[in-house]
Amino acid sequence: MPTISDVARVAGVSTATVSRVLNGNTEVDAAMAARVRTAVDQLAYRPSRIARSLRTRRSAVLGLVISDIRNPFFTDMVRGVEDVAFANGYSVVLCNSDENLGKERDYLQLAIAESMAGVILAPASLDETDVSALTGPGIPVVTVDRRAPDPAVDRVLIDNARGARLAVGHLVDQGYRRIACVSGPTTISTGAERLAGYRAVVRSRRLRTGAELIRFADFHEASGRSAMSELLAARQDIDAVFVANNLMTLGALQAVADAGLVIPDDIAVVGFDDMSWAPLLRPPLTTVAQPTYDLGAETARLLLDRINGFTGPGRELVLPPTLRVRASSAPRRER
Amino acid sequence: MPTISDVARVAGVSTATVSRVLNGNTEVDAAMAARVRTAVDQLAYRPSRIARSLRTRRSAVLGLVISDIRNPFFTDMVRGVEDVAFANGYSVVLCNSDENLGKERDYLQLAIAESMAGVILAPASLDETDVSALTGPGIPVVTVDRRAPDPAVDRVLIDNARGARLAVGHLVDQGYRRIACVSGPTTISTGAERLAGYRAVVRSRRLRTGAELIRFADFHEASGRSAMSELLAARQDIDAVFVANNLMTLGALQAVADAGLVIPDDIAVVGFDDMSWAPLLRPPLTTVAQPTYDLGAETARLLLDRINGFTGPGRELVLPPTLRVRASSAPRRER
DNA sequence: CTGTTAGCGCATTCAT
DNA sequence: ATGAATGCGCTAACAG
Repeated sequence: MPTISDVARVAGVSTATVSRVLNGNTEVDAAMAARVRTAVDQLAYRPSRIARSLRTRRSAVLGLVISDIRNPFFTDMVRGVEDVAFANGYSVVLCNSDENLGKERDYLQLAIAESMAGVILAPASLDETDVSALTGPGIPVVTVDRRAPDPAVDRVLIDNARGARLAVGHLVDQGYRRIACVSGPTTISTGAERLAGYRAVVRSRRLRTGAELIRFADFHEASGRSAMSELLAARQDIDAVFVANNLMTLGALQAVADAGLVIPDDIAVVGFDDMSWAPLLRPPLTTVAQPTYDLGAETARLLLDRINGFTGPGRELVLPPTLRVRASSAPRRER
Repeated sequence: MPTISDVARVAGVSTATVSRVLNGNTEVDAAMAARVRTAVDQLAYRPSRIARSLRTRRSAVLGLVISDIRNPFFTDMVRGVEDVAFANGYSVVLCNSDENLGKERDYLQLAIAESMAGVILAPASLDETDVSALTGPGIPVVTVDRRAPDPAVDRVLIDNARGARLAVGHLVDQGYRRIACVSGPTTISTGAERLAGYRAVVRSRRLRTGAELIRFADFHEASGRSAMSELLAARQDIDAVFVANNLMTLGALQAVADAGLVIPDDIAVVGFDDMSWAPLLRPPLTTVAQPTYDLGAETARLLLDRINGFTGPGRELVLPPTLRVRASSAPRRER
């Protein structure tokens, strides 16, 4: 592994000059610069990002803390973050918090120990996530997909309440009246906002209401399945359901199948998060699609802004969801 | 950000002693060690991983180069890698090569510049991927899921030929005889091996053969769809199809739907890679399931072995796939 | 415009 | 068993 000194020796200049050529900050005589570049090529020299980081107190690494990479919602988003990050010379370290505040805290500490340039975080909790450990040492943070307590941090969100209103409003328009909801945890902002959207439509359209129409699950498949089973067992008369995320929808569909019900004749279904396979289900699934790739890409841009010195109050970028109407919410037919 | 000197001052010892306590290599007097630990807690000191890396010439970061994080096959695998890595104090930097040898090379260079402890690579090409840039500077490499040219590198693979034989043999057992194949690129070992498995069964069971029964695609959805459309257009008489990966299967199912055919009555389908939603398709999809999480976890273990000094010839770990029989390959009925 | 020099924070000799 | 001193490779003052 050649070092900057090797390059300097071969090019017949000082290490400072090599550094200047490589970083292009100050002007260097063209002939000298050419000699340096030749030496760099000849030795196949690559600057040590470690040494550079130690010196500049800032590494070209971004931390990306999400709840679980196995949730397909996050993968497009991760890809958006990565593409923008790598295009700007940054690498991305991926961390799964498993919705666990302890793990989340450990990863934020890791960001400090690694002197990461910045961190993108999908907070595990709406009010308990604490990013002060990072903002103290001056490591910029942007939250993605979910809100955190600190209004000073930039955030990129989906308009979840609107998405939920689109979904439930659509069900009403299609003739459904007894609409249940499989909600996520309200300790996570997406869970709280989607439930709020559901409730808003229930109220404004004067639908049947009541706690027995709502079940809470943890955004995973298994709990979505049992929540749906409970709904079906408790209320034979529900005619539609809004499920607040992708994995729970998977579980809910299984519960519907377990109960021997037919979609949409016995019960209509709308899920949050579109998936590539949603059109292939029988019947094809109506969903609220989120601009996941852009969500990640925009978040990375806001973070790079901060890394590059932007200061100012916390910014909030809200991206719109879209309703994708398919046959699982076909107009209600009298039975 | 406190440094090791701050800790040393507070504890009234030298920095060398602090370092020794933190790394636990040599024996330190118990009382002194206690003083150090108290100071560490008091200052909330976290060693700089950057400085440590510069000094030891080895960072606690693993590179993970795959083709695309959006392919659900990789996400479970990534999770397996991460869990093992983090449990051993390593972080994971994720890189998408997009099956592009240029990007792959860039990321391997990044591993050098970052002095990464090791790299896990799903090679973009069976014979053109070149890891010598890493093995030169002594950075261990393990390939995952796919083979690379260098027999000296450890590798963890799925028995793809066996998986394909399970799939196609099952179709034969169910009564299908004119079995087509949507194959992946044979420049990637998984593509080549799955096609070989298909051909082995075609030969041994004396099925109809011929180039018109095989179409090549690039492991993505769009090309899988057009490949399947071509097969259906060219041969009205095929009664089953084996599709060599998950995304192409998604495309193939769309093509079948486009053609107005019914599965399995008009055509039976078996795909490679099980997905959580495969049972929810109508009809549920028969697949070859791969132990993806273990694939990643085992790969990380082999890599850590190397990082911890294991030397020896290239090892090969081959994990078994499993056939998950569902209704898309129900016994053939005469028409 | 270029070279000399110092030091980022740590682990590791070499003395003691 | 402990401390003093050194240097990993690089960038940023500063001097020239």
